[in-house]
Amino acid sequence: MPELPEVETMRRGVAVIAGSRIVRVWRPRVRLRPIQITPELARINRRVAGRHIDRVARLGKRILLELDSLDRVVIEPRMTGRLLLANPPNRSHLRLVFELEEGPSPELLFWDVRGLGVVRLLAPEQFADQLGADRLGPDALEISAAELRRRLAASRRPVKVALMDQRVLVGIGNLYASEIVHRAGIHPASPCNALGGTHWERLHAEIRAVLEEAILLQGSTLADGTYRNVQGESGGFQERHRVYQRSGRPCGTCGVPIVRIVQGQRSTFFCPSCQRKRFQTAVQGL
DNA sequence: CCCCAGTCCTGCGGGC
DNA sequence: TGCCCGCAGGACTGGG
Repeated sequence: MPELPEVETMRRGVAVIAGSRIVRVWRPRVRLRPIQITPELARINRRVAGRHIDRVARLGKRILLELDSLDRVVIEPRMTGRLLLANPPNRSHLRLVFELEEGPSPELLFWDVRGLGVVRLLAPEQFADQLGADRLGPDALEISAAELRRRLAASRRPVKVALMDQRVLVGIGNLYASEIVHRAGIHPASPCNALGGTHWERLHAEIRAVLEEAILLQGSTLADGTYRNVQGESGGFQERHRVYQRSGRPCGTCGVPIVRIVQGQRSTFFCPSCQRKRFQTAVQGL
């Protein structure tokens, strides 16, 4: 489930195509339902053919191909989407091919098992409307502790749920949200407005620490194995997971079995010992 | 503002 | 061996 570390790893892997020119974009014929592409492919081709990719950027969990026309190709991997330069695991889940020239790779491939991924071509004003600062929060690696606190301090929402809200900050999903609140020693169900200054400092520090460590290890490859870097290699951060998908296994800090709960129809994993005390303190007001 | 259920989708693993 | 079911969850939508 690509979150910030996985998408950043992909971005770094495909960054070598900056400077390349797009020849055309086409969709391989597969039996599966086609992924969502807007506008329609013919229209996309009219606008991107012959354009140079100035830069490969990342916005939260999305990859941006910034074109010399100022249009942007926005690639959202969502659950199982992957970018590759060659050698997709199979053809049946190959969703989109960017044919390139003048660069090190003749192709950029979008491969996606479940097909929930989305690719959009956005003009600058569309980009501002759909993905601008009014809609999306600052990047999880760039937000300050003060800004994080300002955005959430008055909220009654559970802190783990709030961290996943891309309007608050971008890049954190279900996996890293659990890992972050565990390392911060905060119960995932703590309402944001019950957290004090030290909690926000701790949370902010762990957001950075967890995401940066995960980037260093090229993200998390889960048991389903769908996430891989551009070279097809697994990430390494799954070996550092302290709570995610570790129900019943002992907490690395205290040995108490990790518990799974459901918040916002998503699994949350936490240590009822390490994260409970803070919660009790928190709900009482500090 | 916030919450919840439902939607998209495929592969996998458990139960029988 | 096969079939059904639940689960995985990012982003979005509609209704309360």
